[in-house]
Amino acid sequence: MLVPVVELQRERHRGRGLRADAERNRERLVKAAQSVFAEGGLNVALDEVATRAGVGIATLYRRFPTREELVAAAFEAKLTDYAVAAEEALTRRDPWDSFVELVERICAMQADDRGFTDLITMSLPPAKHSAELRDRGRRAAMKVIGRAQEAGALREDLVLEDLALLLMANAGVVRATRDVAPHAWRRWLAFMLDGLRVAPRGAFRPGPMPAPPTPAQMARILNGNVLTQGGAGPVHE
Amino acid sequence: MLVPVVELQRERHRGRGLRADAERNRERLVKAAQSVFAEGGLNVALDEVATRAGVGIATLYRRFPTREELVAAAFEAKLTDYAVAAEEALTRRDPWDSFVELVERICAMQADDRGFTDLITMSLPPAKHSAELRDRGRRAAMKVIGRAQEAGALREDLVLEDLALLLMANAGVVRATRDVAPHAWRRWLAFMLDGLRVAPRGAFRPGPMPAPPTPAQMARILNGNVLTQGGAGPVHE
DNA sequence: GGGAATACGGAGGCCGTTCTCCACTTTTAC
DNA sequence: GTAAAAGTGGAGAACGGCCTCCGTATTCCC
Repeated sequence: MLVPVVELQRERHRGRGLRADAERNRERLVKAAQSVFAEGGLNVALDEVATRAGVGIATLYRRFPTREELVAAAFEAKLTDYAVAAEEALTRRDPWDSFVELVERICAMQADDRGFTDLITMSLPPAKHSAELRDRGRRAAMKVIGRAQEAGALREDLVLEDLALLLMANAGVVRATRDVAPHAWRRWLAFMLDGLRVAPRGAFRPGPMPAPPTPAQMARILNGNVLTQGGAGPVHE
Repeated sequence: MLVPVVELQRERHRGRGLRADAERNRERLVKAAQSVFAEGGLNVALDEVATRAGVGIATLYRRFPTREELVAAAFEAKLTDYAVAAEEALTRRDPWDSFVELVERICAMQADDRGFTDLITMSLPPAKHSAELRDRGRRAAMKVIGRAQEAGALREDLVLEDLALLLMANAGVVRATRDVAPHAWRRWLAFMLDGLRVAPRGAFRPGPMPAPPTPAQMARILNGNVLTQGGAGPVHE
């Protein structure tokens, strides 16, 4: 039985089965996308990405049929950084400092990457590594939170979803202030962290503490904020 | 000397010099814009506004040559609400409650009006009333802050610009969560307020307190975030 | 080197939005 | 009632971004 050439050519380069020139172009596209998204957010015209990569627009679409796939590829590296940041934070001695470092590093990542800022409120198509990376980051973040709470430094009622809320808030600050006052978010975050630190307070606030979104709600939030005009947007539909 | 008819017709209705039908259409447009912006944010297609007002698109452009002018007209009422909210907050007995009420009311306004959420990070063309209204709100808000600080309830280092930062943060939370968890912002705000309340803290935070944006910076921030894609856009740049 | 498979790029169609032009209608003042 | 002024709406031009088609070029394997 005749084996088609296509079979023989499988798994050629990097296990992706791409021709050498195709693989080269793919890498260029990802690099271009990283810088373009960082500068202009997730809703930039894809033309720009192709141009900066030095390839035709068709090549971009051939390799990444949807914007989501390109975004996913472009941010795989950042996603790793995220997981690493969470794990590194864990190595700090002081549990509260550990928490602060985690939060500050992610916020800083938002501050110098418009695309990453946008990404915070969106979910990506489940790529091979990305789900695993997210989980790594999630697990480490939960450990950081738990440790800070056990040490009596972080308020007991804080849950992982609150971290997402915090990042959405930071996204709002960063989006508005980045160009003019690129460190404004640090001040805001300082206030915020003071609110998360344990201390004799809370008795002062009237009314009961509102509940955090459930994990299911969070999932729907993320899925609902799909890539469009941005939304930002002010990403809007 | 012949006096042109146009002279005689000046100051006809409401001091705007519009023909009766034109004035009627103007009002319809403003009403339509209010609801359309509230539902879809500041970047909706203007077609939709004209359609909902029951007028042609040309009429919209004739009356409001730029999107900004329409936005300004549509939000004059909300701007009043804002000033009133600040003044009403002042009537509370407890200075801290007064501050909390102010902040919560503005955040709530953001939460149920996408357009208002977008507006927070933008400046409007200086319309007749709006500058005056903004000032009214500003003055009242400063009084609320000052009173709460004198009472020893609000942290001394908080300035008016921090309130803007807070609203930008809330915009971020609200934009992401509105559809799915419309009260998530309240939880976030509770944390935030705990950070603004005076208590034995701050000593715990490493490093100096970052400075707030200067008023001049704030002005540039607002002017820089012009109406575009969003803004969304996630509206951007 | 040669043929098959794979990849390339840009021209061009599509679509939604912005904004203008102009022939027609309504209002106004007298 | 009438003429001038003011206002109207919708067709369509212009624009920008999205995405595909297809003739040409490159790579791969033998």
